[in-house]
Parts: sequence; C-alpha cells; structure tokens
Amino acid sequence: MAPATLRDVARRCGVSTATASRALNNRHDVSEATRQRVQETATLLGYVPNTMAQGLWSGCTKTIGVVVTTILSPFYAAMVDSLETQLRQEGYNIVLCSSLEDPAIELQAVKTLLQQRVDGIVLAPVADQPEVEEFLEKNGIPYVLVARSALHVDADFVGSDDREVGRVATAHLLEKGHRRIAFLNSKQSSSAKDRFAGYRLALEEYSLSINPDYVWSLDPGEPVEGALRSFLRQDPPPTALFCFCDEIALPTMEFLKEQGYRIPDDMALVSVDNLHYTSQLNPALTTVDTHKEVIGEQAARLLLAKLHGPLRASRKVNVPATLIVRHSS
Amino acid sequence: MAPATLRDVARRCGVSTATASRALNNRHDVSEATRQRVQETATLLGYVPNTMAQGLWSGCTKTIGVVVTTILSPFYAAMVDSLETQLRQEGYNIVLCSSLEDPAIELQAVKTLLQQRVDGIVLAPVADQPEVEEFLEKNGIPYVLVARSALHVDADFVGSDDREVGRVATAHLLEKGHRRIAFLNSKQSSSAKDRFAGYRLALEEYSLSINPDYVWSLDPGEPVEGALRSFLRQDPPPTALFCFCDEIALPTMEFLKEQGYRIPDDMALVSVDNLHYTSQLNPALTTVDTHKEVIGEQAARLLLAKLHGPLRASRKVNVPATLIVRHSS
DNA sequence: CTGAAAGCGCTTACAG
DNA sequence: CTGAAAGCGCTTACAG
Repeated sequence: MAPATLRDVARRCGVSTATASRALNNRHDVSEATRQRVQETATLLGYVPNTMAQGLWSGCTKTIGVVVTTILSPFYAAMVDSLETQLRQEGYNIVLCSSLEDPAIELQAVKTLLQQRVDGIVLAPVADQPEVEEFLEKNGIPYVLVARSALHVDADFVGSDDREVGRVATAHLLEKGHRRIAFLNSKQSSSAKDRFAGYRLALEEYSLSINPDYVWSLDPGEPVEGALRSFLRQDPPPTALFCFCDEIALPTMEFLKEQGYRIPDDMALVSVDNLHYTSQLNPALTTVDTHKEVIGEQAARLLLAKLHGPLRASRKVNVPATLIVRHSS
Repeated sequence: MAPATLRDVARRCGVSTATASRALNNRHDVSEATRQRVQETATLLGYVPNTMAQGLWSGCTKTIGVVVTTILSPFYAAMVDSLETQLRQEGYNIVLCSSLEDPAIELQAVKTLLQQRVDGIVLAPVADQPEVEEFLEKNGIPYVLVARSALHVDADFVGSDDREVGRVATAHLLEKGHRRIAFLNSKQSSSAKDRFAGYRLALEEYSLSINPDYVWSLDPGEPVEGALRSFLRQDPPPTALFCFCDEIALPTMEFLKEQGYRIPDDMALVSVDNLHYTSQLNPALTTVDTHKEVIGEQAARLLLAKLHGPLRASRKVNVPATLIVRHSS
C-alpha cells in the first residue's frame, strides 16, 4: 500500500489540497474545525508529507551530505557523531557516504549528494581531486573540508595542523633519546603529507636527516606486517616508531608483541588520535589527541554560518592537538 | 548560483527538455549529434539531475534509511559499514540517523525517513515502541530490525540470539569456577532483557539463583563507577563480572585497575562484541563475538529481497555468536 | 475561510 | 528523431 498523499487526506475530508496543506502547516487562515478534522485524518492515515515534493518547491532539503573515508575509523565516527549532534539541533539531517580512500568513489559520492540537492557538504577529501572541487564550485553549494585539506582550492577547512602533529610526535621521541625513528605513514591524503613534513622538521631540529628505509606509506587496507618487517630488517633497526594513527598503532602493537618485542623497551611507539581505548592498551599508548569532537563541532558551526549567509573570505579553523604521554614511549 | 536544471541545458542546446532528458539518459531514440551536444553542455554546466524531481516521478529514491543508537558504538559502526557496502553495490545510498537510545528521537528519525520516502529502513529499536511500528506498518515500507528485536510486531529480524549470548558468557565464568558473578547490564533494549535471561539460565543450570545486588542496569550514558562501587561493597563481593558489551567492559577495566584490582585474579571479566581493540587490552579481554559485519550483511540481503518482492512470511535470521577466551577470565 | 491554478524539475506516453 | 502535454506531491499567491 503506497503511503498516503495530501490528496488522500484532502479527499477524505472533502476539502481541497490547498486547505489540507494549510491545516497541516498550522496556518492561521483555516477554520479551527477544518484544521482539527484534517489533522485527525492525517494521523489516521499515517500521513507524512513527501519531502521531495516539498523540497522541489522550497529548494532546500534540510539535509547535509557528509563524505568521510569510512566510519569504521573511530576518528571519523566520533567526528561525524559530533557533527550530527550539532546539525540536528538546527533541524538538519545527515546523509553519510564513505569514500573508502578511493577518489573515484569519492567523486561518485559528491555527485550523488549534489543530485539529492543537499543544502551543504562536509568532506574529508581522499586526495587532491580537481574534478570534485570543480563540481562543488560549479554547483555553488556551501561546503567545508574536514581533517584533510585540498591543495588546489582555497576552501574552508576545519582540522588539525598536521605538520605540527607530526612534529610534536617525533619531537617527543627525540626528547626521550631516540635517534632512529621510523615513520609508518598513511598514503595520499594531505594529512599524510603534512605529518611527514612535521616528522622531517623535528628530525632537522636535531640535525638529523631522513632515512628512507625508515619510512613506509601504507596503502588503504594494507596490513602493517610488511612495513614492520622491513623496518626490523634494517641494520641498525629503528628504536622508535611513529604511527600515522592509533588504528595503525593497534595492529603494530599486536605484531611487535607477537614477535617478542617489548614496548617501549625494544621499540617505543607514538601515534595520533587518542581513541578512547588507547589508555587501556598494553601498554597504554602515547598519542596526540586531535580532538575529533571539536573538529566535528567546528565544522558544523562553520557550515551553518555559510548556510545562513555566504562568508566573505575562506576560513581555516585549526583545532590544536595535544600530546598525551603514556607508557608506550 | 543555483544548480543548472534540465531546462538550462535544453535551452542552451536549442532543444526541448524532453529531448535533453532522452539524450542524458542515453535513450536510443535521439540522434547521435544531439546526444553529444546535450551531454557536452551538461558537463560544461556541471549539470546533475535533481533526484527529488526524478523520485517524484519514479516513486523510488534508491535510498535506505538506517537508525541505530549511535555510530560512536564500534558495534554499530561496523554493522552500518557492512550494510552500506552491500547496499551500495545495488545502487542504494544510506541515510543514517542516531536515536541516542531515546525513543522520542527514534520516532522522529523514522518519521523523517518516511518523509524522505526512503525505499526501505533498517532499524535497531531502542525499545518496544508501538508508535514506531504503527508508522512503519501504515506506510507499508519494507523494513528489517537489526541487533534488537521488537516484541509487539512480528517483524523481520537479523541479529544474535541474545539469550544464548548471555548464557554462554555466564557459563564460561561458571566453568572457570566462579559462583558469585555480577552482571553489569544495559537498559531498555531487547538485547539487555535477553542477555539477562541467558545469565539467569546459566546460573540455574548450576542451581544458583540471582542475587539482585549483583545486577545493575546502566542507563544510556551512565558511567560505570556507581555500579562497580555497589558491586564491590557487597559482602561477599562478586569474583567475576559479565559486562553487557566491550564498550562497558573498557571503562570497567580502567576503574578496576585504578582501584588496584588485578584482572582476572581479583575480578574476572567477560563481555560481548569482540571489538577490534579487545585483543590488545591489558589484559586481553574474553568476549563473545557477535559478528557484527555478518549481521549488517545479512540485514542488507534480507532488505534487498524485500525490495525486490514482498516476502511470504516474516524471517528471523540468527547470526551465531562465538566465545573468544582470552586473559581477562 | 476556501478553492482553482500555476509551478518546483523531471520523465514518458502520445503525436507528428 | 523531436516537441507539447500531463503528472509525480506539494505550496503559495490570487481570487472569491
């Protein structure tokens, strides 16, 4: 049985759709009696207005599109959750898409969101992809980038200063006396590039240069074993390891322990995100907290501001990160 | 600048919207030349068809609504991710809503999804809420319940047999020799009720009865300290603890360790879900794997079947759970 | 206070 | 091969 339409409700009450519409929207230019009758009939039929028809008329959908790599990542899950909480308060719904670190899927997702005429978009771009940016600009849709920035457009952005994140994590290991520090990085994203720049910067501050054998960029979904075996094969091997994020540090820890390495004695570990479980790991993980909830909240705030009226200049909101020293380093 | 419409494209090419539509949809009844011209113009203008207008005509939106309590829960994040992967393969998009364990928000979410005329709904119900079920039934929309079932409707369901989950977890502790086993449960959901039934059943198999002082149901968001302090105050206190899920076991572990309890010597711990980080906790957690990805996948499969044609009878898909014994018990 | 009419952006029979 | 027309479900000026 197809859902009831406004016409169904109107017909049943013996009024026009115009009157029914007015009654349901609580306009004051309907008689009290009609209003009551229409509303009761609507409830009886389980009538819910068709948002598409409303949206076609009003031009807005009260919906925000969100594209992240995957909500399997607790980082994005937390960010999206905070985003959603903020946006719901203003009556916006969220359509969530995962790009799975694949630029083609990301482009497809953005197109789909545009087709659905979402009122705005929050995007954690996989990579610098001119086509995506072009679509966004051509369609004149308000959007903000989160967590990762793009290089070719001067877009609004909310996230960490990833160069600083990389620098702080590496500097911490240097201060602990480590000189052979490997970096198990991620690939493609601006975050990966920036954290690498920070890693380099920290080393330079100690007059150290990068040993390419100590750096590995993981493809999306690539297991950590290959990289770790390669690091451990080096002569001399690294004494400390900087992981791109906690979700990479977790299997790294598992592998190292299986191989009989003690953490931090045989290998110190630092990573990024401060996911909720990191304080209870064995050993508790030293990590840089990127304050994902704040990023989500600020992104929502910025997007809402853009929805209410275009911004003069593009804004970059930098959410400062915090080093949390625990027992893995 | 508003997004380009079909009329914009058509006008620019000097054809009717009918022809433009045919060209863009690759109908064979357009001349090759026109098709080319229209498609080029569309690309030039960054034209993307308005899904709402299409949906108004076709009556379907290629969108599935998903309502879970929160994707902050890695359990739901994993389930939703697997759901999304399956559904995307069939060309469906997902609209995600969080109910935050609040029946009122859940009802609102379902209404919103209905308004958006999603083609189907996947719902992890907070509680048994006749209004929600009524809306679903009245609108005749295909839906499946996941992880939690409802009592008043005979709806399609995919999830664990939670009574069995509760029984297995408790039985494991009993086999380990524990006789004073506390249960730190969640509240409201069918899962909570069923796991409690399983807990009771396991105790009965050992001719033990339930000690009410050993049972606590956590409100959504309630910290674990109160419950734990209450358990530890008992005389005699429990020697083992069954937690509703890993996300409850995590802070429990933290608290117990802070209080100087050794796990499992002073207090054994078992929980449910086998979240990815549990193997690396200190100590590694004994937990019942509910196979969340399988639940998501099966739910997608069942919903797709319903979309393609109504089912004869309601189906209950029981995804068997697996006890994973590690070092916390 | 109420209704007939037009239109939001699309698609598809129906003519030509 | 192409266009004029009708309609998907709603809302809002415009008359009455």
